[in-house]
Amino acid sequence: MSFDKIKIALVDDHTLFRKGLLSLIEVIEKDITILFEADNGLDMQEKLDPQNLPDIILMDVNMPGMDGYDTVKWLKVHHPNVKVLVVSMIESEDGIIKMLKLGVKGYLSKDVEPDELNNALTAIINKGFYYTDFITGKLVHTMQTDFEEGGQEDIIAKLTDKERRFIQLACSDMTYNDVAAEMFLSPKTIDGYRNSLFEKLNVKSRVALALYAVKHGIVKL
Amino acid sequence: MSFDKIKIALVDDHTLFRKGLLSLIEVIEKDITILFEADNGLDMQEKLDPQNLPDIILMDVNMPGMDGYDTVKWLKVHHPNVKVLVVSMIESEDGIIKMLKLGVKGYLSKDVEPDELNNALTAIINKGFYYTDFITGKLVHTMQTDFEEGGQEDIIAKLTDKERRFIQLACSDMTYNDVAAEMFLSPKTIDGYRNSLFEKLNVKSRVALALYAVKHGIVKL
DNA sequence: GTCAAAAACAGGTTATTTCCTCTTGTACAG
DNA sequence: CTGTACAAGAGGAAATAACCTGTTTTTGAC
Repeated sequence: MSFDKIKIALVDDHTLFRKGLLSLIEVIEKDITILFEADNGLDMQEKLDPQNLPDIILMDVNMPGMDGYDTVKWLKVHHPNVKVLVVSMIESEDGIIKMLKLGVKGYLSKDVEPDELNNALTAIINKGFYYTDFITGKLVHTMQTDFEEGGQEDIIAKLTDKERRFIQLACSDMTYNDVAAEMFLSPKTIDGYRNSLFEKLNVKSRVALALYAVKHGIVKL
Repeated sequence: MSFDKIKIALVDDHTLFRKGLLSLIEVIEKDITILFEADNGLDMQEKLDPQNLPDIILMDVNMPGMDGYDTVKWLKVHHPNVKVLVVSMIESEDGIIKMLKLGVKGYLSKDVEPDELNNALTAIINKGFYYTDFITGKLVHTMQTDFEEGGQEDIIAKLTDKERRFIQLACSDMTYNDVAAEMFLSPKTIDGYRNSLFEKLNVKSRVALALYAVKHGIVKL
């Protein structure tokens, strides 16, 4: 398995980042070959040689043309043995879970230390995967909310009427001050609602809250 | 028609606002009777006397329990001759259109002058409806985007790849600075993208943009 | 009644968003 | 070669959103 050099490909639209990664990899590991680089999923498809497939593909999530999700899906169908290590700046719960469900072998933030990249590559070759504590935490959290408590639906069912109302109003052009007035509550209380809902629903912004609400049918479009 | 007094009911969860409206109506028009007030749609259902239905119901949109949309739907089924005049602080395109499609006879903002309320009531009794230029504008705009140009789908089809990408990224926890970095553009350019998209898609906030994007399939949940 | 938990709310700080007006560069029709 | 048009970007201001740490009030269990 470690007889030949590890064959790697990079798929990321950030040329600078890609080049940087490239030089990093060349420095930290002698027995790695970079097969090719690609701007996005489509570009990757063209450059992928079925006779000489990479062992690991380092892949971004957000890319123009064909993004990481679709690219991984395509790979699962056409080249299921190619392992994917995601390197992304997206760290939203849903985004990570989505990728993990698609079977990626690791998930790194773009700001990790080079050493961690090295560890990740080594681990994936040796163990087949590399999940940081951070990722494991996300996984555990998802498992808990999915099964232990009966899933997201249950969290939603546990929301109070006022929380539900707050979410409805937050999914509009209203400011939180407007929402507070509409609900006869102090803006500071609304502040509390937002913070506790952000935590409960595991989102980090009003936008994410709104999308979550739509996704789970709390608000109808 | 103007033989009897005009019978009116108020449905709004804001007691203060309701009472204020009440006194306004009593002052401005002598031949109006207030049949009842209600906190929300459910409350209204209880207080509605089929033997003595109101001619016009002044209704809020956002209410706990049963909101304006559902209440109007219920009225259309059970008492189709009762006219609804919406008095709301919501002024989003979609919200207004939704109500108009349900057949409400007028749509007033909560901050209009008492005179306009008077005009609206008079118009609804005499002409059957009262649509301000603002509302008419919204209607025209919807008609245009729905039919003249082949609907919203067309506006969406006209979006550039970059605009589409921007929307994708905006539907996340990223800040606009992050988005700018991800797209290799100046934050100020992102500023421009946002502003032009807000206008094109007729939304007024990032939240609304995100919901619009989901609704029209620009981003998948 | 009392204690603990949850809800409502204050004050203050920083980051982000949104809006305006005004350049610059580039492409493209005339 | 010019004018028009549009994308990219600058500068600044004001409104909102987000976060953190406490205090008071309500509520419900014991």
